[in-house]
Amino acid sequence: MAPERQRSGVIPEPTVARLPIYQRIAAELARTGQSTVSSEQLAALAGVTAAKVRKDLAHLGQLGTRGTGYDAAQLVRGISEVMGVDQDWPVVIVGIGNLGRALINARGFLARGYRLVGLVDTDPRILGTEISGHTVVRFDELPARLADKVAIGIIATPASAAQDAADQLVALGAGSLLNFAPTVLMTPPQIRVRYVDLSIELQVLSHFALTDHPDAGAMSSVGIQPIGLPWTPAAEERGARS
Amino acid sequence: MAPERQRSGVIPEPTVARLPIYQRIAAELARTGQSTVSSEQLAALAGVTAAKVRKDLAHLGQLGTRGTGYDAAQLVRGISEVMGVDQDWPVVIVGIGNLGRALINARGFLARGYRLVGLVDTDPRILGTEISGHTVVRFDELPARLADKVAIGIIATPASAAQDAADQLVALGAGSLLNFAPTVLMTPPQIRVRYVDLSIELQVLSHFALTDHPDAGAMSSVGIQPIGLPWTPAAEERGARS
DNA sequence: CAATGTGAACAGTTTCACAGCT
DNA sequence: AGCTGTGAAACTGTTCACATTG
Repeated sequence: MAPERQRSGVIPEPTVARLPIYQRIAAELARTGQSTVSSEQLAALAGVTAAKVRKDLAHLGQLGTRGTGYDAAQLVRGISEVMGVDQDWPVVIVGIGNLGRALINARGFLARGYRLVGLVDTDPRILGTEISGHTVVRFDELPARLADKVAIGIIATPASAAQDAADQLVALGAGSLLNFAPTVLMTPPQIRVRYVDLSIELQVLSHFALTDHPDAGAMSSVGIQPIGLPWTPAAEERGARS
Repeated sequence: MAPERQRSGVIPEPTVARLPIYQRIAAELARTGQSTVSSEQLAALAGVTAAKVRKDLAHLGQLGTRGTGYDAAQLVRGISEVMGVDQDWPVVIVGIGNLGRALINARGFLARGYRLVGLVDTDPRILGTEISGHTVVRFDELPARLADKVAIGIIATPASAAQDAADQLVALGAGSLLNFAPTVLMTPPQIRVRYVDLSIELQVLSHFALTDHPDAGAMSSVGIQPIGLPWTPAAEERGARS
């Protein structure tokens, strides 16, 4: 029945978070002319173990060839497919401060399937401003400008405005929220919420620095943990690029 | 011997990532005059289960009182202590684009123990600019301006510059790195690296939206998962604050 | 014979249920 | 009676080792 791909059961969250990393690496290798990758090489470049790479990729179906490795281009396609990057995801960003702008401008963030359809703020100084082809409006002006339902809402407001933003986004049909504000959101259970709390990241780092915890080099969301990798002992020439 | 606190073994990473959330809630409750909190209430506000709250807090030692709950103020102090927020953590930010500025300005990010000591970039247009009391300089000018070793380096550069930034930060003594660039860093094994990859967050959301995965409402780094909480069915009055 | 795919052992977290204080 | 602290059970994810395949 099914065309082939997508093995069967659900893919564990840590695996889902690692797949985009493998994809990025595979894409880069393909770009530089390497057509096949081994789990070993992928592991070294992603900072994980080879066994983990194989278990992770096995969730995509029989993607590799024994004795040879994985086809880089096919890997990229396969991962795009399970991540849903091929679909169309209308995105609204609420809160056009520095963080909101960073998200709008970051290369690779609003790429491929993630289509910006609205920018919301309340600061009179930036209302009406045009950014990246979109005019910043208040929430009540947004519906008139939207052709489709919102799929993903990004909350880049101060904590005090986050819950309201979430309510409005849900009302606009957003089924998924990405919240950068340091607050826990109250949402109906069917809404997927993902939190990125920058101050927590710092605190986790300082905690592990304090306790000198050996496995502290863990990933935030991605679950990666670059273990003692080939490290060039501090580049010779010191011309800081930023 | 030991004054009391800090039970014994290491605190599991998921717990460490949740502690700041409990702290925020406890601080807010204390501020509004509530002196004690139950694990139940904390759980409801943090979007986790009460059992998890108790297990988590048990790592801080005997902090609660049976039959009563936890003392809010004491909770705040206890968590500050294990997170290392009381210590002094000199921070350098590399990459003063929108993201870097967002981090500099975000309330609650560079608070308490996290002390900004340097801003690095290479763009001639912003070199020499004064932001938040710090002049943006190139890496080679930084050592002359630093009184202390760097503890935490924040990488907010494009991916192409991230590895170089990491090398330089390590050379300046940074033992912990927070990397926002979409790259895996090669660092000596004793360096703690934490990754926040914004594009991965979006992809994880779309994947779970696609597969309609029931427990998709997971936290990025924090491991929180707000489960069907008391949800006010979309605020009545629609005045979007951003 | 190199490298994947995977069952089985292992490790780490969460949940449960209740003993133990206050 | 109420609520914490915690062993034990359940669950989830990782590592290991190797059978399997091209």
